[in-house]
Amino acid sequence: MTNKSPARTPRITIREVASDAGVSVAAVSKVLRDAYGVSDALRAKVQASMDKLNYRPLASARGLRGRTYTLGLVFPDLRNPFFADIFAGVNSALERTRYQAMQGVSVSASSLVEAMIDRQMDGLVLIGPNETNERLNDIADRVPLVAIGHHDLEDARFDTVNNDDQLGGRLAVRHLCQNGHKKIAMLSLAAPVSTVINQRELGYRLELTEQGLGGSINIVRAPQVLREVQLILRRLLEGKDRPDAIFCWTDLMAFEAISVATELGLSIPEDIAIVGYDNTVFCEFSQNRLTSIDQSGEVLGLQATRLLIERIDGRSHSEHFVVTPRVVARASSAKVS
Amino acid sequence: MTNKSPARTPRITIREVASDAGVSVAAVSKVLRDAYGVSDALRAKVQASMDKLNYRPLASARGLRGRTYTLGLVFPDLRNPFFADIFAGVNSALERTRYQAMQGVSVSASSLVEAMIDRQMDGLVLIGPNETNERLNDIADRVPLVAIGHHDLEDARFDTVNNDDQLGGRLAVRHLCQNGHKKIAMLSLAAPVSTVINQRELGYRLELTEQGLGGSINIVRAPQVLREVQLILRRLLEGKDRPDAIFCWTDLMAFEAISVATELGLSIPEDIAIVGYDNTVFCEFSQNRLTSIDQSGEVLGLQATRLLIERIDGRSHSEHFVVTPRVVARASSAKVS
DNA sequence: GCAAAAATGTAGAACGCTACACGTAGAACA
DNA sequence: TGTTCTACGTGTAGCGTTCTACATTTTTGC
Repeated sequence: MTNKSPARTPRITIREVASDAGVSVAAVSKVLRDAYGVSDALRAKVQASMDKLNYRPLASARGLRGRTYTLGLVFPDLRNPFFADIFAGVNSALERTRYQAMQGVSVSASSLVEAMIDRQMDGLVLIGPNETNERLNDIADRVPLVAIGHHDLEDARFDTVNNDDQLGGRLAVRHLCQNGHKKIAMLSLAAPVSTVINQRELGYRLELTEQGLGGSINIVRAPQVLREVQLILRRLLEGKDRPDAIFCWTDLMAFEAISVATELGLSIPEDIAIVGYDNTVFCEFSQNRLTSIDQSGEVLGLQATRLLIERIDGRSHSEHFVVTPRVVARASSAKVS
Repeated sequence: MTNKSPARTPRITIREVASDAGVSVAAVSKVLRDAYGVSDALRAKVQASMDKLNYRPLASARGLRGRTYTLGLVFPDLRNPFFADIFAGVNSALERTRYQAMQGVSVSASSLVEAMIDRQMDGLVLIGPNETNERLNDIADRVPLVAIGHHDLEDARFDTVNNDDQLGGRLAVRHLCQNGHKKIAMLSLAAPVSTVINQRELGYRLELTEQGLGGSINIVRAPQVLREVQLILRRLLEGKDRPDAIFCWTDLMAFEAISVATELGLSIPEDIAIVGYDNTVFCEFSQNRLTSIDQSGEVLGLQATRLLIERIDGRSHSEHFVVTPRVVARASSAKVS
């Protein structure tokens, strides 16, 4: 059946390079890996042949013995532009290395992670993983691992890179309080309990309490589904005890909040102030003007990659990097007199 | 140096499965590939051992002889939520297959494509590639290839999946005309000339001419950079000969247009109507209410994947799939009396 | 000028699979 | 009964690298 497709141009192999350069295969391999014991003369000769023949080592073959020089990134979804920031950071960290990043997308990292391990990724970066430490440790036992957005550090055999989500929650609330808001609700995530969300909720709670507004704590949770979020927001905004501000766990939700509020004829920030999280590019648009907590996705991506490569290179103790979030104030939460 | 990280749990190999099941390695391999010549009894025995040992074939090793069951997707960027739709289509096509998709992101596909070929992807889907047919054919000679968003079919040795971008451009203009707009500008892409953009521009031109408005053809081109787009939009909207509608080559640009127009105190659609392309989720939000041309990203992704797998399975003639776009009308281009 | 050490290069055995080439046994056919 | 098929298993040679030994040459130290 499935006859091999027509005459694919065959690849140049290390053997051909070796023979062209008049050296052994081992020598070429050494040059490739800049291993010890190569004279400048030999290196030059081999380089010349590689360039001439346009040789590229085959990752599968390398993987069978050593590294594939491939890192796997696991994103929970592709719709949130925040992940583009993280990705930019990863790329800039990879710039002068021989590593390449390959992405996968999956809400439940599980099967994708296995697929990546099957494909000999040298290391994995999991972004916002909904996994227990036990499960993550299990993965970390098989491949170098860094998690971005995971706050349970107990007994972690992997690295983490986080922004201080609790502080982020606090900052959002503090900012809203400073601008005169008293009834601050939080729109949080329902379905998969994540340590990130927990921390943001905790920050929200603590700050509200410290501001003497502990009585008005009001967390509503919605799944990621557009329709559901709309419904819940509508209920929140139409209820008789309407809040005067909403802190949304991500910009995407905040945009939805703006949408629903606008639709209900409420004006922002006079009737309802809104604060998001991530400070994505869309916040800047005049139709949104969304105040947001910036967690420097680019830094997160960069640091995660740095840590991962360190791990691949042999570090065995865990490191945990934390970024301090900051408020980027825009009209959606401006002071109302 | 770089001592191998601490005691990674070693992988189960085909040999161990074979010995556990009491059969030859070749037999296990046959089961794995459901090759010809396996009795039900043997298959069952092997399956049992594989399950028991939790065996997973190593893609690198497979790749050295046969397939890796990995498809590579190349996205031009990650910020545009439209690509999430395409991805959803790819995933649904992959559902009941043994293939896995890995994504990469790169404006100039070139080096990423090489990296993917190095990594033995069984086939590639290039989304909105900025490459000549010559270059694409060169790739296609080395790996099964499908391009999404590429209109030059001449002598193409790869498959393509497109929406009819020329019709899309026509539809946008026709819709605006029907709603009473006369001076319709088009915001197009500057830097990388792409066949997609060309077609949309052509559709814009042709339709405008047919509507008897050929004299008002006005195409302004901006690069993908946010700042530049703003500048150019501002110039367009502040000029003395302001258009009464803008057709933007992608929703993202349209959102920017909404932003700039709003900032300038113009109201939409009264002062300026706006139409986008892609019909991304954000169009629906009340702060945007953006009329957009829907090109069914999900269908594009699904068909591309289907074609790619056919190619991998041996088809050697090219196929070209076309989706018909449609207008999704919203407030941003409503009729003004 | 000589031994020891350092530098440079090579052979060749893996790595975990696939797939070709066979071997064997029972069924079908004449 | 002998011959030819067909179905089912197995042995094993690679695939393109890496990397450990080891051999050879050059440099260093005195």
